[in-house]
Amino acid sequence: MRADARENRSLIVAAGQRLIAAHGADVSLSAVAEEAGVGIATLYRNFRTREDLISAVLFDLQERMLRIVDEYAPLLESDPEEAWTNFARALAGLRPGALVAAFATTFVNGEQVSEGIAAERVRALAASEQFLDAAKTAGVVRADVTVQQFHVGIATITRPLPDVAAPDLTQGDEWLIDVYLRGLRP
Amino acid sequence: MRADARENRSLIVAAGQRLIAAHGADVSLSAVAEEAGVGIATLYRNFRTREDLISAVLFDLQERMLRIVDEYAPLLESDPEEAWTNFARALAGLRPGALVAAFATTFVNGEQVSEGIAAERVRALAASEQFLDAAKTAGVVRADVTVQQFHVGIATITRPLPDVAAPDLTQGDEWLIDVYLRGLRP
Amino acid sequence: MRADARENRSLIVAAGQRLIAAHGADVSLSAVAEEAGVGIATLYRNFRTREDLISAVLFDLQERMLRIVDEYAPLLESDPEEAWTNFARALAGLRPGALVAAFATTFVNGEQVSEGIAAERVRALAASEQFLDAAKTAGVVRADVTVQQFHVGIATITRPLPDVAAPDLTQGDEWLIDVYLRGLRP
Amino acid sequence: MRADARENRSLIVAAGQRLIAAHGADVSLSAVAEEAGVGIATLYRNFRTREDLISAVLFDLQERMLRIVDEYAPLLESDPEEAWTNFARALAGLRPGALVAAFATTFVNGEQVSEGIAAERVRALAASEQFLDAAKTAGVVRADVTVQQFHVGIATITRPLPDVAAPDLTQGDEWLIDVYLRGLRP
DNA sequence: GATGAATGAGCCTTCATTCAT
DNA sequence: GATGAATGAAGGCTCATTCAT
Repeated sequence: MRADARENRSLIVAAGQRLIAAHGADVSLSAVAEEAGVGIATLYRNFRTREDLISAVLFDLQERMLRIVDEYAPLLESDPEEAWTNFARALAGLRPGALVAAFATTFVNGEQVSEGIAAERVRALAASEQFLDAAKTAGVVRADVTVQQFHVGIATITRPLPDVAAPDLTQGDEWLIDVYLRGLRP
Repeated sequence: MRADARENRSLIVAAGQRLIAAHGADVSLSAVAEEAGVGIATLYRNFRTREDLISAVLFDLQERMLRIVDEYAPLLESDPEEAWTNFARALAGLRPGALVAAFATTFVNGEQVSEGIAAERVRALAASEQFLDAAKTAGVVRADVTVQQFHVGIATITRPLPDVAAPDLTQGDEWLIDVYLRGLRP
Repeated sequence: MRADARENRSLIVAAGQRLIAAHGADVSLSAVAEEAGVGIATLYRNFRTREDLISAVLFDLQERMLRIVDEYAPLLESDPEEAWTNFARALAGLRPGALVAAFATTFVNGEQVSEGIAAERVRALAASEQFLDAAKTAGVVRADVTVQQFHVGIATITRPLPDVAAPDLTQGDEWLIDVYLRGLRP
Repeated sequence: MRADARENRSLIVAAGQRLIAAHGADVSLSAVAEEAGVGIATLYRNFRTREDLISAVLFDLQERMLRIVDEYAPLLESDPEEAWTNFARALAGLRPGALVAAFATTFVNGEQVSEGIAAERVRALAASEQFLDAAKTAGVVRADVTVQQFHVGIATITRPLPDVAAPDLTQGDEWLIDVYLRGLRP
């Protein structure tokens, strides 16, 4: 039953990712459980608190960031500009905005973030830095941009507006991302 | 008594604006009433539904946008670039992000938006357009940018992260606004 | 509407008294609300926490104790033994056991008890003392019994066993009370 | 494997005894399992229902009562008063109160108690009776006291107050027991 | 047999909304 | 008109009980 439990845990994290991305940090946990296809108590067994769940989802996001890093790193040598652009777009494609906001909401009081999360965060930022540096060297990003700024910017512009009524609000975010990347140029 | 009622209505709208801007779209209405210094029933007498309140707040925001238009319009002739930049920054200074999100959240099901709101919206967009056009003519904004895109962009980058702890997330938004404006250039 | 609110508050306290006496400190608050004939939220409006309710119930109990004191005090002069016995039986008749236990359960961590409660408690104990002293003088209670001991004893022997199945457990408590009073004699 | 099972069963009963005595009738069964050092499912395998467990714990208590009877019976001839007092105090020392309350709580609806329990109960009462009779003969207990009354009294005064804070409530129960025994005298 | 995971039911608590004064 | 009280519905969380390994 170890296998089943693992499976369920993953399902819950995935469901959490989807719903948090769609509806923000204060999704009803029962909704997450239902989306995951498990009972509410199973969710609570796996994540004793709401914070635990958010952390797990964030952890997962950071791992996917690292996988993107690995995917585009080989391109850095041959075509740094292309590598940078693809990397940034892929990052934005993860739509980290909702999640980062959720995370910020949850850990309001400056409480210590779990070791694992913090370490992973450092790794993700460090890994991103090689792309940023290459982009600066290639002259497609201003020298004074920091990794933190870059990431916060990505998060900000990928934060989803909840299912919108006004149709002209739901433009593709690609437009905004490209504006953002262009704005980062020297 | 008419005067009192007017007064109360204004107080409530102002309180709503403050709280939504500060804490996001899902403020408790009792909190708004308390912030306004009136009873909850008074709030409901003035705004039968939550939607009504949000709409009123949005309407008020749009009026303030128009006032900004009026303020910087005179500069358009003499120094279009300066006019454009100041206008855009002032717009961003209204931090419309939170409110737009609240609005979007509230009118999820494609419900018809009130006539008044819609009309005001059209006026605000039209008024903005003269700045955008001037900016395009002056060569500081790409030709293919629409007013809608511009406004949605402003809203997106001024949406506040809910009560944040992580210090590196709370950088000044000015940075992002400048990146945005730069990104809009040809 | 002030009157209605008062009324409701009383109803809730009375219901709490009955249910706590019958089922112990961990009655479901919804059950109390239902017994009182009000909605659950009304209960919460009147008593923000479970502790608040328990305190109110206890406070009420102590007031009834004081009324018993007033009732039998006149007899102290003429017939101290009779006064003492009647007083003790009346006290036991309030069945304070369940409530005292509930109170103890609730304020487990040595948390400060509300001023009002504490003061009332002191008054109730002090008022009882005149009976105890008279009884000692009349030679029907041993000299070394303290008011606290006496009250804890009363509470202990009037703690109800929850609705019992075994019929021989539900003897009248009068027997036990009389044994208790006899045991207190020199 | 039979031995293991036996062992587990005993561990669970012992754990139940401890926890019920300490925290009252409504211990969580998982807590009992943990205290016993077994999985929750093992507890349920051994005791299909909560009632079964309570019954087993009660049965065990009754056996210990019988052992106390055996221990002090020899003294009955030589010194009946001493035998009675020691017996009664030892009985109280088992703190049957919590368990009896638990038992009463559990079998609320007049459900039939298991044969074994009932039979054991009869034996325990009968065995006690010789002490009671001797005490009556020796003139240290009133003639009209029944075994049932005596036992219920013991249970009542040994019922623990749930985790108490108020220091003046946690006096030694010895005081109350002595009062009780004195009250039983003619 | 033993174990830990899964589940739903139930109570706690808050909030939007309505009602009576 | 203004006010605060009343209400039910909804989500949070725990626990007894069952199930799959």
